[in-house]
Amino acid sequence: MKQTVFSVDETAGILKLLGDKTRLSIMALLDKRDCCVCELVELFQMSQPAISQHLRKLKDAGLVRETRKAQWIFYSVNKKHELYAFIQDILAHIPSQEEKIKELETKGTRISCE
Amino acid sequence: MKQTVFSVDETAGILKLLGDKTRLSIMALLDKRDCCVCELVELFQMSQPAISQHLRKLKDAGLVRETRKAQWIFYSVNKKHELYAFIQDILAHIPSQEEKIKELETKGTRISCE
DNA sequence: TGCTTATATAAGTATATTGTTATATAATAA
DNA sequence: TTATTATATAACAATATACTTATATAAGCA
Repeated sequence: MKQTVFSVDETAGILKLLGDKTRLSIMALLDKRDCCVCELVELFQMSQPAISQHLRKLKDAGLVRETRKAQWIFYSVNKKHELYAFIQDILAHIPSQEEKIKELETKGTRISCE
Repeated sequence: MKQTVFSVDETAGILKLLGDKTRLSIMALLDKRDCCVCELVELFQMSQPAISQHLRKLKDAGLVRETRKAQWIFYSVNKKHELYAFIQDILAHIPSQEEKIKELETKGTRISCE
């Protein structure tokens, strides 16, 4: 594992962002599979604005990117982010989001957008 | 590196604690060298209550321990903490606090407590 | 003992965070 | 075009956070 060193401020900023269980779970999930907003709304049982606002913070920090596909906007982890390897190290310590992905497979994709 | 997995809640809690630049720096410093409160007050140029309150949060989470030595209370990283290895991984990504330790050596220990 | 030093804690304040509801925007479908 | 769906954003409210100042506690010292 490469141990690149970053500033305390930058690191604290990333940790603060990931120090919210919703955002931490979203990052872990997106790291496995791109998702659209409505999938996250369904999976996390939160309101659409609440999810959008969490995504906004992650996007503002450059941790995720968005891609519109027809009426949906898909979010993905930005693997080009300077701190991507660091974030990977952190995500390696929490349960993989396989269950949530299975939930998506079972219910069908874009579950709440039909 | 062992990649033990913890709950999202527990992990998010630790990240939130470390997601403050003062606490993150304190942890990095204590990881190298035990310090008393007045040393931290001097090094971080913050008020004594502000430092004490940060230490309280770290202590409540079990991340640090305190030991009284005469009139001073020394704080140290709790190496027995369940998430100690995880915290080490995080601290490995920020600059070591060698400079601050040098500052202590230069000025003498317990610099503001004389 | 009374004074000083080191630290903790309580109370108050300003700001940040995270949700809510209401509304705006953009794409698709009828 | 109008209606519907997916998403973003604005405005607001409740709560949390991180300081401040004032005070309490505990140890050492004269």
